[in-house]
Amino acid sequence: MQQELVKIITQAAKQAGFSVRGGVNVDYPQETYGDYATNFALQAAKTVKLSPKTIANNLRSHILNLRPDLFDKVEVAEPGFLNFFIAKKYLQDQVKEIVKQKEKYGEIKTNKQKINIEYCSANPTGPLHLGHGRGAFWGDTLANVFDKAGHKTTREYFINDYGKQILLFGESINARWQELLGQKPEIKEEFYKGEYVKDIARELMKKEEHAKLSEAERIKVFADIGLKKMLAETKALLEKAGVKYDVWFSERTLYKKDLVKKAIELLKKKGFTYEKEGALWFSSSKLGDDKDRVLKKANGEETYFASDIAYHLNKISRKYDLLIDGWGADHWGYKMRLMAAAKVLGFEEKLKIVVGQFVRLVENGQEVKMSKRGGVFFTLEELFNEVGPDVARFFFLMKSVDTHIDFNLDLAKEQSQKNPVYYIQYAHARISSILLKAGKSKSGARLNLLRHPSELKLIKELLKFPDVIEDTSKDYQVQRLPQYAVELATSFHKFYQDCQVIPASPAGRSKDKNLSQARLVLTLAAKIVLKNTLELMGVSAPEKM
RNA sequence: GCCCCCGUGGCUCAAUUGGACAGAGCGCCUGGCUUCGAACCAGGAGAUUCUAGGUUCGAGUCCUAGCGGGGGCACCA
Repeated sequence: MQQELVKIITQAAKQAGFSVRGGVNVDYPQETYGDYATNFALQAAKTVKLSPKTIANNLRSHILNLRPDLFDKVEVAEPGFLNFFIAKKYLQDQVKEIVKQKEKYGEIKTNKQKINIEYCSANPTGPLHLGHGRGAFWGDTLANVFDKAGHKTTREYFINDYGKQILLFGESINARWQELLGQKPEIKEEFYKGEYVKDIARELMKKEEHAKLSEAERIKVFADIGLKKMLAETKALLEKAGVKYDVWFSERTLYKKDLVKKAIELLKKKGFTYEKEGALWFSSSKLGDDKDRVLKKANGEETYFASDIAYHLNKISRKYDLLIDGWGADHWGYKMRLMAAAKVLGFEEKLKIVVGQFVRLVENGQEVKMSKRGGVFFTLEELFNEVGPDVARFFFLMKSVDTHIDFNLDLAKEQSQKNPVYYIQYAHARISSILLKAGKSKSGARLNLLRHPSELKLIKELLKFPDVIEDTSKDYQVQRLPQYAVELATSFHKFYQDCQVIPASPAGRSKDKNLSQARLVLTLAAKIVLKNTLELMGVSAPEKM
């Protein structure tokens, strides 16, 4: 609806001779002002030498000329807003349209893009924690929105299965394994120390052949086994939470195909590298980064940064129009250097990096430091065990990735029963129950009987859904979805309270029957949109609860 | 020290990207089931949007300075 209004206003502005710079803005004002509003006249007044009200009045007559059918009225308000009241007839007709489109409702016509979105991508050396959950839910939901917006989306997970930390992981397991054999190995400061490391070691005790290997070989074998196990657990957990992936991309393949070397060569050719103290450096400071970065260490190994450049070049070679990276808070400082590389290699415009903020775990008013190596942390799996995936997903999705979250576990447990997700699911279950009771509805309902304020409010809410998709696919602010879901549920609950859907007495008059039929169609439309919204968020839509 | 992010009722978060009276949930107070699901609805109390300046028709949002919290400043990933 917003988009349609934008088009109409744009056209009217052209007819009236106003230039449309920076686009037309349509928003939802307070109810008393109207259903939609535009500040176009206020904006235009900056360049045109006319008062905002004059512009608004002029625009208004052109709009009414273009679409007399669409509005009950269009008002000019101080200091120059233009407020739109949508015609009842139009609203009533839209209900039929929603029911017709069913699960396809909300799909919008956009310039179809091929999008790659990478999210979560936790190191495979430990279990997922809350921050990973936040990233995973955000990415998965955003990918759902992209699909709905008509884009071709690839969901990707980058597996850091190469480099020093893998060996460190193997050493950590090996040390625990030796402990179990009664030896007293050195537990180094930098080792991974969580219980899960001991669990892996314990499992390895079952096979005796490991004792025959040399220590170096054993560490490699253990690292591989540990890695596979952690990865399998990660996959299982994400699947349980409904987080989907199309591609699991292994860092090792970049080395196998020599892509890291090639990436470095490319940077050399562009003239943005130099050698210093035996290492190869990238002049990222010339491109906005704080300092230059090492691509190849003095010992001949490539850095993670180098392989990450190779990874992004690989994505570009797969012909995406847009690459989105969803990163954890600890990657803030890393953003500039990758953008610097993107500038040199010509994909700056295509790369969007979104860095989420920290999730702090708070217990008894004290922060609990989460660290894989320290071994103290609360895992995503534990959260699922406490509150279930639906509540967990909703809880994180509600919040903008820009805000720090103080996660209080006791409060989360206590409040999970009061979580707004149940409010929405309850609306869906209520609807399901009504539709079940009403039985099969007949076609040809007289939707022009829908006139009650609560009915019209509900319809208007339903019409916002495509706007939610449109906006979110552009600005990635997924918290809009849970917010919308709550508003929609509220509108339905209110409608339910005010408007009896199924007549109280079975022998009602035909007038009541017609109204009931119309309300049933509206109820069905509400169910469709509510379910659509829940599906985008990856939250279940129960028929009963 | 330098760079980045955040600061909104008691608590957890929104605010359509510069719009109209700052909105929800939780908690607190009051009312509503002999009719379709009360996990609901209606009403109430509770805000100097960290502080001080500035920009303009208009600021929670932009600029400057300060205060508070977090993160980053590796030849780790």
